Amino acid sequence: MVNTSSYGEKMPASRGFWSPEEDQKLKAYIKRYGIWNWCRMPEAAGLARSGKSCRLRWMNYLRLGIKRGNFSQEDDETILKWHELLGNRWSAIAAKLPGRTDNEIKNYWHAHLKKRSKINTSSSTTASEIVKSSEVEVNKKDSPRIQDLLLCDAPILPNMDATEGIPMSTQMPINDISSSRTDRAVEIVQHIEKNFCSSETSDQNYLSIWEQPFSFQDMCILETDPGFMVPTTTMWLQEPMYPYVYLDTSYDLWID
DNA sequence: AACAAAAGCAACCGCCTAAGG
DNA sequence: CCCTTAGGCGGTTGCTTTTGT
Repeated sequence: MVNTSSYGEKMPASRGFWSPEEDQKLKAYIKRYGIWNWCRMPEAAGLARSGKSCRLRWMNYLRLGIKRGNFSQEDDETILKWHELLGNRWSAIAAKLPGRTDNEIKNYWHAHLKKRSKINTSSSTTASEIVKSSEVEVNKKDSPRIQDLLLCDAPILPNMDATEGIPMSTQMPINDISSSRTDRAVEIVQHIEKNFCSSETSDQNYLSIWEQPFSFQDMCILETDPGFMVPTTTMWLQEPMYPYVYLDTSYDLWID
Protein backbone atom coordinates (compact mmCIF):
# COMPACT_ATOMS: atom_id res chain seq x y z
CA MET A 1 0.00 0.00 0.00
CA VAL A 2 1.37 3.35 -0.92
CA ASN A 3 0.54 6.13 1.36
CA THR A 4 -0.75 9.13 -0.50
CA SER A 5 -1.51 11.35 2.42
CA SER A 6 -0.73 15.01 2.51
CA TYR A 7 2.63 14.18 3.99
CA GLY A 8 3.63 12.85 0.62
CA GLU A 9 5.26 9.60 1.65
CA LYS A 10 6.29 7.37 -1.18
CA MET A 11 7.42 4.33 0.69
CA PRO A 12 5.03 1.68 1.96
CA ALA A 13 3.89 2.70 5.40
CA SER A 14 3.50 0.18 8.17
CA ARG A 15 0.70 0.71 10.62
CA GLY A 16 -0.31 -0.17 14.10
CA PHE A 17 1.58 0.00 17.31
CA TRP A 18 5.11 1.24 17.39
CA SER A 19 7.81 -1.20 18.33
CA PRO A 20 10.55 -0.16 20.77
CA GLU A 21 13.01 -0.31 17.87
CA GLU A 22 10.98 2.14 15.84
CA ASP A 23 10.69 4.45 18.82
CA GLN A 24 14.41 4.37 19.33
CA LYS A 25 15.11 5.06 15.70
CA LEU A 26 12.83 8.06 15.60
CA LYS A 27 14.02 9.41 18.91
CA ALA A 28 17.64 9.00 17.98
CA TYR A 29 17.17 10.52 14.56
CA ILE A 30 15.44 13.61 15.92
CA LYS A 31 17.97 14.00 18.67
CA ARG A 32 20.73 13.82 16.13
CA TYR A 33 19.34 15.82 13.25
CA GLY A 34 16.34 17.64 14.63
CA ILE A 35 12.99 17.97 12.97
CA TRP A 36 13.46 19.24 9.48
CA ASN A 37 10.62 17.77 7.46
CA TRP A 38 8.17 15.20 8.73
CA CYS A 39 7.33 13.75 5.35
CA ARG A 40 10.94 13.05 4.40
CA MET A 41 12.22 12.17 7.81
CA PRO A 42 10.84 8.62 8.05
CA GLU A 43 12.74 7.55 4.97
CA ALA A 44 15.90 9.24 6.16
CA ALA A 45 15.55 7.63 9.56
CA GLY A 46 14.93 4.22 8.04
CA LEU A 47 11.36 4.00 9.24
CA ALA A 48 8.54 2.48 7.23
CA ARG A 49 6.06 4.91 8.70
CA SER A 50 4.17 7.88 7.40
CA GLY A 51 5.41 11.30 8.36
CA LYS A 52 2.12 11.92 10.01
CA SER A 53 2.52 8.81 12.11
CA CYS A 54 6.05 9.80 13.11
CA ARG A 55 4.93 13.26 14.09
CA LEU A 56 2.11 11.90 16.19
CA ARG A 57 4.36 9.40 17.90
CA TRP A 58 6.91 12.07 18.68
CA MET A 59 4.40 14.63 19.87
CA ASN A 60 2.42 12.27 22.06
CA TYR A 61 5.01 9.87 23.44
CA LEU A 62 8.64 10.34 22.59
CA ARG A 63 9.44 13.97 23.25
CA LEU A 64 10.79 14.74 26.66
CA GLY A 65 8.57 16.02 29.42
CA ILE A 66 5.54 13.94 28.61
CA LYS A 67 3.73 13.08 31.81
CA ARG A 68 2.30 9.61 32.04
CA GLY A 69 -0.04 8.24 34.63
CA ASN A 70 -2.98 9.44 36.60
CA PHE A 71 -4.48 12.87 36.40
CA SER A 72 -4.61 14.79 39.65
CA GLN A 73 -7.68 16.46 41.05
CA GLU A 74 -6.23 19.79 39.94
CA ASP A 75 -5.75 18.44 36.44
CA ASP A 76 -9.37 17.35 36.35
CA GLU A 77 -10.59 20.74 37.42
CA THR A 78 -8.36 22.54 34.98
CA ILE A 79 -9.62 20.42 32.12
CA LEU A 80 -13.24 20.85 33.11
CA LYS A 81 -12.95 24.59 33.44
CA TRP A 82 -11.09 25.17 30.22
CA HIS A 83 -13.28 22.76 28.31
CA GLU A 84 -16.29 24.67 29.44
CA LEU A 85 -14.71 27.82 28.14
CA LEU A 86 -13.04 26.60 24.98
CA GLY A 87 -15.02 23.54 24.00
CA ASN A 88 -13.24 20.66 22.30
CA ARG A 89 -10.07 22.60 21.60
CA TRP A 90 -7.89 19.94 23.06
CA SER A 91 -4.58 21.39 22.04
CA ALA A 92 -5.50 24.64 23.75
CA ILE A 93 -6.54 22.81 26.88
CA ALA A 94 -3.36 20.76 26.75
CA ALA A 95 -1.39 23.99 26.81
CA LYS A 96 -2.78 24.58 30.28
CA LEU A 97 -1.52 21.24 31.49
CA PRO A 98 2.22 20.99 30.94
CA GLY A 99 3.30 17.50 30.01
CA ARG A 100 -0.13 16.35 28.93
CA THR A 101 -0.89 15.89 25.27
CA ASP A 102 -4.07 16.87 23.51
CA ASN A 103 -4.69 13.24 22.63
CA GLU A 104 -4.34 12.13 26.22
CA ILE A 105 -6.63 14.86 27.48
CA LYS A 106 -9.14 14.08 24.80
CA ASN A 107 -9.16 10.40 25.77
CA TYR A 108 -9.35 11.23 29.44
CA TRP A 109 -12.23 13.58 28.84
CA HIS A 110 -14.27 10.97 27.02
CA ALA A 111 -13.43 8.28 29.55
CA HIS A 112 -13.79 10.16 32.83
CA LEU A 113 -14.81 13.78 32.69
CA LYS A 114 -17.63 13.88 30.18
CA LYS A 115 -20.18 12.66 32.68
CA ARG A 116 -18.83 14.85 35.44
CA SER A 117 -18.99 17.83 33.17
CA LYS A 118 -22.68 17.31 32.50
CA ILE A 119 -23.39 17.12 36.21
CA ASN A 120 -21.26 20.13 37.02
CA THR A 121 -22.74 22.42 34.41
CA SER A 122 -26.12 22.20 36.04
CA SER A 123 -24.92 23.00 39.53
CA SER A 124 -21.86 25.17 39.47
CA THR A 125 -20.75 28.53 38.19
CA THR A 126 -19.69 28.16 34.61
CA ALA A 127 -16.68 29.75 33.02
CA SER A 128 -18.91 31.72 30.70
CA GLU A 129 -20.71 33.10 33.70
CA ILE A 130 -17.41 34.20 35.13
CA VAL A 131 -16.60 36.00 31.93
CA LYS A 132 -20.01 37.67 31.99
CA SER A 133 -19.54 38.75 35.55
CA SER A 134 -16.34 40.49 34.61
CA GLU A 135 -18.52 43.09 32.89
CA VAL A 136 -16.54 42.66 29.75
CA GLU A 137 -18.80 42.69 26.76
CA VAL A 138 -18.02 39.77 24.57
CA ASN A 139 -19.95 40.12 21.42
CA LYS A 140 -21.01 36.70 20.13
CA LYS A 141 -19.70 37.60 16.72
CA ASP A 142 -16.30 38.31 18.22
CA SER A 143 -16.05 35.40 20.58
CA PRO A 144 -13.93 33.13 18.36
CA ARG A 145 -11.36 35.92 18.13
CA ILE A 146 -11.45 36.40 21.87
CA GLN A 147 -10.85 32.71 22.31
CA ASP A 148 -7.87 32.90 20.04
CA LEU A 149 -6.51 35.70 22.11
CA LEU A 150 -6.98 33.64 25.21
CA LEU A 151 -4.95 30.94 23.62
CA CYS A 152 -2.22 33.39 22.74
CA ASP A 153 -1.88 34.13 26.37
CA ALA A 154 -1.42 30.56 27.41
CA PRO A 155 1.84 30.14 29.27
CA ILE A 156 4.64 30.02 26.76
CA LEU A 157 6.62 27.07 27.94
CA PRO A 158 9.96 25.99 26.68
CA ASN A 159 8.63 22.61 25.67
CA MET A 160 5.18 23.14 24.32
CA ASP A 161 6.12 22.50 20.77
CA ALA A 162 7.24 19.70 18.59
CA THR A 163 10.75 19.65 19.91
CA GLU A 164 10.06 19.44 23.57
CA GLY A 165 13.21 19.29 25.59
CA ILE A 166 15.19 20.73 22.75
CA PRO A 167 16.15 24.37 23.06
CA MET A 168 14.08 26.40 20.69
CA SER A 169 16.18 28.93 18.93
CA THR A 170 13.27 29.57 16.63
CA GLN A 171 10.59 30.03 19.25
CA MET A 172 8.49 33.12 18.71
CA PRO A 173 9.20 35.74 21.34
CA ILE A 174 6.18 36.55 23.45
CA ASN A 175 6.37 40.16 22.33
CA ASP A 176 5.51 39.13 18.81
CA ILE A 177 2.26 37.67 20.01
CA SER A 178 1.29 40.47 22.29
CA SER A 179 1.73 43.05 19.59
CA SER A 180 -1.49 41.89 18.00
CA ARG A 181 -3.46 41.78 21.20
CA THR A 182 -5.88 44.40 22.32
CA ASP A 183 -5.91 45.77 25.82
CA ARG A 184 -9.45 44.55 26.13
CA ALA A 185 -8.45 41.00 25.48
CA VAL A 186 -5.65 41.30 27.98
CA GLU A 187 -8.20 42.27 30.59
CA ILE A 188 -10.24 39.20 29.84
CA VAL A 189 -7.24 36.97 29.92
CA GLN A 190 -6.07 38.35 33.23
CA HIS A 191 -9.47 37.92 34.72
CA ILE A 192 -9.80 34.32 33.61
CA GLU A 193 -6.29 33.40 34.62
CA LYS A 194 -6.98 34.91 38.00
CA ASN A 195 -10.15 32.94 38.44
CA PHE A 196 -9.15 29.70 36.80
CA CYS A 197 -5.52 29.12 37.42
CA SER A 198 -4.56 27.73 40.77
CA SER A 199 -1.19 28.26 42.33
CA GLU A 200 -0.33 24.73 41.28
CA THR A 201 0.19 25.95 37.76
CA SER A 202 2.69 28.62 38.61
CA ASP A 203 5.68 29.17 36.39
CA GLN A 204 7.84 27.78 39.09
CA ASN A 205 6.15 24.42 38.83
CA TYR A 206 6.32 24.49 35.08
CA LEU A 207 10.02 24.96 35.22
CA SER A 208 10.50 22.10 37.60
CA ILE A 209 9.03 19.81 35.00
CA TRP A 210 10.23 21.36 31.82
CA GLU A 211 13.70 22.50 32.47
CA GLN A 212 14.98 19.05 33.11
CA PRO A 213 17.98 18.50 30.89
CA PHE A 214 18.44 15.48 28.68
CA SER A 215 19.73 12.53 30.55
CA PHE A 216 22.98 11.21 29.27
CA GLN A 217 21.25 7.89 28.74
CA ASP A 218 18.75 9.51 26.41
CA MET A 219 21.45 11.08 24.40
CA CYS A 220 23.33 7.87 23.93
CA ILE A 221 20.52 6.10 22.14
CA LEU A 222 21.71 5.06 18.74
CA GLU A 223 24.09 7.92 18.54
CA THR A 224 25.27 6.68 15.24
CA ASP A 225 22.90 4.53 13.31
CA PRO A 226 24.19 3.25 10.00
CA GLY A 227 20.62 3.29 8.71
CA PHE A 228 20.27 7.02 9.11
CA MET A 229 20.40 9.31 6.16
CA VAL A 230 21.87 12.64 7.03
CA PRO A 231 19.67 15.50 5.88
CA THR A 232 21.65 17.40 3.33
CA THR A 233 22.43 21.07 3.56
CA THR A 234 20.00 21.59 0.72
CA MET A 235 17.27 19.96 2.74
CA TRP A 236 17.91 22.21 5.67
CA LEU A 237 18.09 25.26 3.52
CA GLN A 238 14.78 24.37 1.97
CA GLU A 239 13.08 23.60 5.21
CA PRO A 240 15.08 24.88 8.14
CA MET A 241 12.89 23.92 11.04
CA TYR A 242 14.91 22.85 14.05
CA PRO A 243 18.41 22.02 12.95
CA TYR A 244 20.80 21.12 15.68
CA VAL A 245 23.82 18.97 16.25
CA TYR A 246 25.31 17.13 19.14
CA LEU A 247 28.47 17.86 20.96
CA ASP A 248 30.50 14.96 22.14
CA THR A 249 29.70 15.42 25.78
CA SER A 250 26.32 16.29 27.17
CA TYR A 251 24.72 19.32 25.56
CA ASP A 252 23.07 20.09 22.30
CA LEU A 253 24.41 22.97 20.32
CA TRP A 254 21.79 24.81 18.38
CA ILE A 255 22.72 26.53 15.25
CA ASP A 256 20.77 29.27 13.62
C1' DA B 1 -11.22 -20.84 34.78
C1' DA B 2 -13.66 -19.06 30.91
C1' DC B 3 -16.20 -15.87 28.67
C1' DA B 4 -18.42 -11.32 27.72
C1' DA B 5 -18.79 -6.58 28.38
C1' DA B 6 -16.81 -2.31 29.46
C1' DA B 7 -13.13 0.80 29.76
C1' DG B 8 -8.76 2.68 28.36
C1' DC B 9 -5.78 4.23 25.08
C1' DA B 10 -2.73 4.37 20.86
C1' DA B 11 -3.12 5.28 16.31
C1' DC B 12 -5.37 6.62 12.08
C1' DC B 13 -8.31 9.55 9.09
C1' DG B 14 -9.84 13.51 7.09
C1' DC B 15 -10.42 18.27 7.26
C1' DC B 16 -8.58 22.88 7.88
C1' DT B 17 -5.14 26.47 7.67
C1' DA B 18 -0.89 28.81 6.65
C1' DA B 19 2.89 29.46 3.73
C1' DG B 20 5.11 29.62 -0.54
C1' DG B 21 5.32 29.62 -5.57
C1' DC C 1 -5.82 35.20 -6.63
C1' DC C 2 -5.15 30.14 -7.24
C1' DC C 3 -2.85 25.91 -6.44
C1' DT C 4 0.10 22.84 -3.89
C1' DT C 5 2.25 21.25 0.14
C1' DA C 6 3.18 20.55 5.01
C1' DG C 7 1.72 20.74 9.52
C1' DG C 8 -1.79 20.70 13.02
C1' DC C 9 -6.10 19.49 15.05
C1' DG C 10 -10.30 17.01 16.44
C1' DG C 11 -13.14 12.96 15.66
C1' DT C 12 -13.17 8.22 15.33
C1' DT C 13 -11.65 3.49 15.21
C1' DG C 14 -10.13 -0.68 16.86
C1' DC C 15 -6.92 -3.25 19.72
C1' DT C 16 -5.67 -4.38 24.49
C1' DT C 17 -6.56 -4.66 29.22
C1' DT C 18 -9.55 -4.84 33.05
C1' DT C 19 -13.66 -6.04 35.39
C1' DG C 20 -17.78 -8.55 36.20
C1' DT C 21 -20.48 -12.80 35.94
